[in-house]
Amino acid sequence: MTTEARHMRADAVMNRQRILEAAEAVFSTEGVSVPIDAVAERAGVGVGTVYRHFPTKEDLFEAIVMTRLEELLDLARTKAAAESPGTALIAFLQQFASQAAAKHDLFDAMGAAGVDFKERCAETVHELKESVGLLLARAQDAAAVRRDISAEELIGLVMGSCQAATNAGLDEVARQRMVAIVCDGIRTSAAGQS
Amino acid sequence: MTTEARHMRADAVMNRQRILEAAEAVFSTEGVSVPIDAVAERAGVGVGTVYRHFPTKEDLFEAIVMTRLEELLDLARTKAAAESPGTALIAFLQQFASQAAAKHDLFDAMGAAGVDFKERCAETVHELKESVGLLLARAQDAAAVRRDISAEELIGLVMGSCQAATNAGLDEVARQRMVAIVCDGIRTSAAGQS
DNA sequence: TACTATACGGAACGTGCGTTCCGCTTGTCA
DNA sequence: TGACAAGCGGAACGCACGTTCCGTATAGTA
Repeated sequence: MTTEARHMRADAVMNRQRILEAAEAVFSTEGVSVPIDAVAERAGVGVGTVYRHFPTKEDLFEAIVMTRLEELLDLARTKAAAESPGTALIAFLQQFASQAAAKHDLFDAMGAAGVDFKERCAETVHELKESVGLLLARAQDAAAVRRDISAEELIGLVMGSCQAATNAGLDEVARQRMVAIVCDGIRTSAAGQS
Repeated sequence: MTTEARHMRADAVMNRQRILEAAEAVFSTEGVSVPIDAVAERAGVGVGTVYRHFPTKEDLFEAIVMTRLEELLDLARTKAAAESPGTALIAFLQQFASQAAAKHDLFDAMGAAGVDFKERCAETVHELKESVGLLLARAQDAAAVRRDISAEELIGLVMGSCQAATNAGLDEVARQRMVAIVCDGIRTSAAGQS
């Protein structure tokens, strides 16, 4: 019902695809703040055409973010199925951080909206939280990770570290180190500042 | 040369003060994005008056951020002088986080500008980094903190955690826990990802 | 090939916000 | 107290950007 269109003209289908690709590229590097004109130009169409396919800038943005969220959801589920509790969570967080660092729109989406996403995203975000929650719970049950943290907090923490690294203009290695620090921090340890 | 004005009319001095107070309040809660009109209204003056005292929105913003930075600098130096290496850094980071959580403008300033602040701030930021670097080095020499992290990265990490907590709408307790996790993460430990 | 619903391009509009301008007010000083 | 420079308020300007509108182009169909 989204990509499949019963009576859609061939050029319209193609343009829609081009717009999605252009938006993906532009939002990745520039974030949400980029003007729609930039997307239209990159797609090689007029603004009117963009708005024909996506009535609102936010609709277009949501479409892009949805694919990101679904990728992350897949990733979380794959890790949960394939790896041991201790490493699954860490591995997921590291890949999550890589994704987030490469796609500025993810920052904007998760940062700006915070808890309450727009309706269409809300469900997927919820599923993502649940999947990460599962990874987390298993790691906690294996006594690999401290118990006083929630999936939501953990996601926020990794996003935050990532954003910090990006803002500071640090390179890939430094960014991974920051995430590693967070991962160390959530391990069960003798830490005691309640 | 800033606050002291040789030939400044009494009402002008008062208005300048009111503008600074209004800006402090408004930027704290709303961040940089708040319109100048809001500052003017809160100060009980017209926009023209704001621009008379601060030729640019950024000038006003810088004035506010400068006071924040100086407070932090004081804090860092106080901690360095008064506490043992191990606790000084942690104590500073926690208070730093509290400050940042309460003052949205700090996020905007450190987040948006990243490494390169505007000229007038640059020097103070540099001093702050140096002071934090000193706290950090002493903690590292005391073998309390891992060596593979810089002051700049550490500041970014705490800011990021903080921002994550704020975005997620978490309360004070949760925020402190996130910062505590980062503090645990920077401790010397058996952690071993490269 | 001719016809029409569908889709396109991009000029134009509305809004929000930073900044400027200028006529009026007021503190200051003789 | 009168004159004038310093200061004030807020309407108006310019610009950027989201969104709309409409005349034109074209894919699909008979």
